[in-house]
Amino acid sequence: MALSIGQLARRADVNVETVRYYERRGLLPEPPRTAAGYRQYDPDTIARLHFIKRAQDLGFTLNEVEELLSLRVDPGTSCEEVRTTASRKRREIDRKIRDLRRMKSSLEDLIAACDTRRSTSACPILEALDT
Amino acid sequence: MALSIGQLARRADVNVETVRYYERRGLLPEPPRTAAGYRQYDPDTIARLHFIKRAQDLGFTLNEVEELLSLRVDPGTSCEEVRTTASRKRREIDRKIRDLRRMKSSLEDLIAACDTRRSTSACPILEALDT
DNA sequence: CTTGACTCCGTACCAAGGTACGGGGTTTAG
DNA sequence: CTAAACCCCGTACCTTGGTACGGAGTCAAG
Repeated sequence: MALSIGQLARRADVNVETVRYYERRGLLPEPPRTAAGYRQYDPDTIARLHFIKRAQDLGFTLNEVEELLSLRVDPGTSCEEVRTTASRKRREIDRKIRDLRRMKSSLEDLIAACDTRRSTSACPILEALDT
Repeated sequence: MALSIGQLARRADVNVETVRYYERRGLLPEPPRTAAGYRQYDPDTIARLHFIKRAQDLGFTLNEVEELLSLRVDPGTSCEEVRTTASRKRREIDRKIRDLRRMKSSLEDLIAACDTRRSTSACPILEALDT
């Protein structure tokens, strides 16, 4: 069952205008239309929108999201190209994970200090991402 | 040895105007000045700028960065308040880590598929963050 | 067969996060 | 002592990622 743009937007929790904007940006493929010109979306598009929103939350720009979404092994993209981009992104992600883990551990120290009413250094979390 | 705004900016790899902007936003404390009114920065400020840039890269807004930087156990903030904010941030970070791990694993599958010249599903990474 | 909710499209506007400009004073190397 | 390189400040401008507006067509319920 196909979705109208309004139904899609509600179910993906984004604005209708955002859907149109993503289409213009090339993040969403142009969907088929009804005779009257209304967009008809496959329900999979909900997941695509969730992915975009989540990736943004993880610090990727829309250009990067586009790059991630276009990564696949298919005729039309050289394997080398896919490998290169995917590996680069993987390293970037590794670094994000490492830094988030450090921040998390700082926050845990802070929570612990709080529980025992110990005072901590001037700005404990700052050291998390140092160097 | 104190740094001028230009030296600080160069060493933290940001624009001079960005430093002034962060000061206006309250992300950097107002530094002491020379007799002529020139800002004099403690070298620690470099780390603070690195932290800000990195946290942005991890998907935090400047408002969130400000919140993170102000987290500490000291007289002036109630322990309960610090605990609450720190815990909330920790959960948020956990979720980010989880999703990044999924994306990473998708990318690894993709790289492996590429190596063996197998074709993968239409958009393999999309499934990474699915529900 | 009309009224309200939806959709179309183009264009204008908005918020966040900077970045540039420009007229002035300062510092420092030659 | 002067030219290059900094710094001051206020204000204007820019990019990214949306959001809103508004006139026109569509569709479903009553």
